[in-house]
Amino acid sequence: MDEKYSPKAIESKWQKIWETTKLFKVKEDPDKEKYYLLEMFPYPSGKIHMGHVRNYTIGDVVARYKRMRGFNVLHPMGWDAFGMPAENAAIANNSHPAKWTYENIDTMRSQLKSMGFSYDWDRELATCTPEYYRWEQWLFLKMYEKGMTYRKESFVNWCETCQTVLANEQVEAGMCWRCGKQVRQKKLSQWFFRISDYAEDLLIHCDKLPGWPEKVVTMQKHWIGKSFGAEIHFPIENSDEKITVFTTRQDTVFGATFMCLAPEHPLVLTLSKGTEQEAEVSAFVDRMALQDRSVRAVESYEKEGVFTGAYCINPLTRRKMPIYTANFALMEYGTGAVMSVPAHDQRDFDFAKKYGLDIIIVVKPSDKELDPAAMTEAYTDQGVMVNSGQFDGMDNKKALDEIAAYLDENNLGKKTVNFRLRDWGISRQRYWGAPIPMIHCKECGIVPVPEEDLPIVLPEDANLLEGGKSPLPTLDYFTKTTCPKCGSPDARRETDTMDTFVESSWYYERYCSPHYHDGIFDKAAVDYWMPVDQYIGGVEHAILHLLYSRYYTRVLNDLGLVKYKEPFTRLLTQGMVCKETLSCPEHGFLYPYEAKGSGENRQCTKCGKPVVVGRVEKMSKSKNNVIDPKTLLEKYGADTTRLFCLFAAPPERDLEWSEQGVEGGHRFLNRVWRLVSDWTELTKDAVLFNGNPDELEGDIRDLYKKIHETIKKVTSDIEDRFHFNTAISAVMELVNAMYDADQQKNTPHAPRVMKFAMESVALLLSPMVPHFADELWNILGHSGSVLLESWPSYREDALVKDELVIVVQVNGKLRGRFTANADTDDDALKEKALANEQVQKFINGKPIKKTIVVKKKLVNIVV
RNA sequence: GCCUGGGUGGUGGAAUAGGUAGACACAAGGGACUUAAAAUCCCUUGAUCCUUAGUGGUCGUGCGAGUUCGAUUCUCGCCCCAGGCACCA
Repeated sequence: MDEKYSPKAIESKWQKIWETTKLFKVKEDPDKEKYYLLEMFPYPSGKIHMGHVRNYTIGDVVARYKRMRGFNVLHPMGWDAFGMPAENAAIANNSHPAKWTYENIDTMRSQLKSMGFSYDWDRELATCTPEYYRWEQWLFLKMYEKGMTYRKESFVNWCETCQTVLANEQVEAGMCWRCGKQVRQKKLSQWFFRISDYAEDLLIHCDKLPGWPEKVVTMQKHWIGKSFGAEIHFPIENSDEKITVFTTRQDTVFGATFMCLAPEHPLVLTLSKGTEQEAEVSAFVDRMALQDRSVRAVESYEKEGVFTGAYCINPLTRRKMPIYTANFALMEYGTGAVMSVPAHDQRDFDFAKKYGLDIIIVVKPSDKELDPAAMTEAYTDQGVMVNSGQFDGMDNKKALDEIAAYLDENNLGKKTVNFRLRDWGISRQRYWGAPIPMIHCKECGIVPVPEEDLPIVLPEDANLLEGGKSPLPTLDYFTKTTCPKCGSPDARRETDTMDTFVESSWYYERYCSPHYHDGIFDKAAVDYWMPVDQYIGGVEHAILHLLYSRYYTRVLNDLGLVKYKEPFTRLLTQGMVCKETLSCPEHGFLYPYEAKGSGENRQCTKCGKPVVVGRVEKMSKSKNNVIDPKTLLEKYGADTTRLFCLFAAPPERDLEWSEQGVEGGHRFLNRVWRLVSDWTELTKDAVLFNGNPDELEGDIRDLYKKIHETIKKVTSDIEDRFHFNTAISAVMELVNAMYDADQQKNTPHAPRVMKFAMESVALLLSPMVPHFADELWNILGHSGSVLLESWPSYREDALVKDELVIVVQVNGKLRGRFTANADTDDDALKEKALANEQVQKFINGKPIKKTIVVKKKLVNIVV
């Protein structure tokens, strides 16, 4: 055995062996229990970052552990390969998104391989390949047949200069991120998935996801946003039309004194037409259309609006209510119209005060009167109904039901529920995505592409246009087609591509049979592997990706393609990888090498000013606080990098980067290496001891017991809690104990027990540091990978403590301790406790009121 | 504002069922080895008090109360930090 631990040689050696022996390849095996472990697949952005390293290390530990526990483990990896960054990079480098993407995939694949992750690489997939997205298109057609997808007009961020649609994050303070010009809201016809049909089902099942973090479940519930209320119809004066509002406060309908419509509401322009308000209203609507959504969401956003010139009638009071259009009314929620009750809603109150509108109290607290003129804020608490006709005197909570019933009986409205969740707009006016398989025919309208014509291949020879505009609409050979229904040559292909969240909503099913040609997936394979037993990824996907995936699974279920409704049985959201930021008042964020000196007195290398040590924040290129895993791999190797990620914090918490911490991890591996190196000669011919502890004595007996305790501890830490940090610290304790056993080298059983200890360490560490463990395993006289071994088990008889330390308390305060045999009875313990000198001092002759004995732990004497 | 986490030594963290607070590691200090350094190994390390230096006293898990023989752990009220949602009618 080499004196020195050299990770580079060991890691490349084992990675080669794993690859050539196809160690990680799996197939369905009905005789074995399956375990599907999935980590969120990466976007191929260039190279892997610490977030990936952490995510995939956690997953790999579980995958390897489960495999050693005898499960048939599916552990795949692939690429979420469509998306905008590829287009941006292509424009920046005058290249092509496909070239950029595939090059990145090659780089990142080799980086992941150098981390030693146990992926079945034969299942690798990239969502940008026609083999993948053809099934996405196929599914789109199935959904279209069932009416699960539809087309409607909706607003997008549009940059006139660049002639392109912008994602929300590409809009900076209302301006285009690339050209800096004003972004406006443009109405476009787009494709939608009817996710809102599943709102109720998605919500109900939120409570049937016990393996999910509560945080994620509540975020989803909140996003779905079910609220109970009523729809109420308000007839428009001098018209047959009516405005329908959604409200959760139908108890306050008697206090509704005006109406607010969202600026985008179709009635706004119709109602003001021909009135003297027309010019003002249309100016306001135009101004709102130009306003960026993020500006509108700011807390201090001033409520404003314009009178439309029209009135509607309160159906219960017959009161004439002016109709306004107001910036705080949202077209996307409810019906886009709000019945305004200034007395009992803060926004309506602010608005009424600003424009001098009437305030009528309809709910009052039981103990005092309210005066509309004197109020400084709306009264939103519960109370007693007033000014509400036959409902006066009623508790307002009761009135909620009563008024809803009344509205229903008189056809003035009805009780209803409303969801915040809106249908999923999947159209992207982008190039680098899966084409939507539809055809627009002048004669027949929208016609689906016939199944046998799939895939509609994204032309990869297209070049991106100035400003990121999609070239698809300009490519005649792509767009020109004949109508499959009427045969007209005057048909045009849909040029929108699908949202990339669609690809990530079913990739885990495709992994089950990634090369299957006869369908979206091999049903038998999916039936065997799915659902995913453990999913691991960043909390940033807590809402959209996970909700879309849950929705898509329901679609597959309704289409009879899968048997389950929920794709992920257990979910772990790992914390972020963070590091302190360094900045200079003049030069902004600094790289660590731009700060000279140490500790408190660092200076900027550019200007000499003192460096400000900022908060510990998520690693981000813009903050110059990233660590490239590549440098870690070169300096310490994959095993140390993995070990640090696991040891520094439990997985769900944020991990703070620490160079010293990495070194500590490296030191530990060296320490184990030296220990094994010291003992190999002595233990070479020894017969491993794994018997009853009673055959041993003294320190060796203690060490032997410690091994079994460690096996138990590590097993439960991984199995029950995923707390790898404490699992590692348990092994560290064992290694420390093994060093202490050095003096025992010459005792008869020492080499035999030590051999057992070393093998246990190799087995227990193997999920975390697999190359290191495999090398040790072979040094210890075995062959092949530890992954093929069974996870070690512990002997119950080795866990029995010979002697227990019993703590003695007086009035709950620790006063002494003594050792006792495990089978000492309560009375004897009591006696021994009282005999303690220190204890006697604190009892000090006072009468003993009570004595509490907790078996095997403590005696508490109450005086 | 609402929701979800979290607050423990100089630092990351541990304490899994209310029962020895601070495991394990980092950092720091001291020592050994060495011509020297690195590496390694050993010791000390929450604060504080003491004519008894101990198997010692007191305080100590964000703050204040409560339940209990006993609370980092449970209950109530508050403060602070992080993340998410947010004009949702």
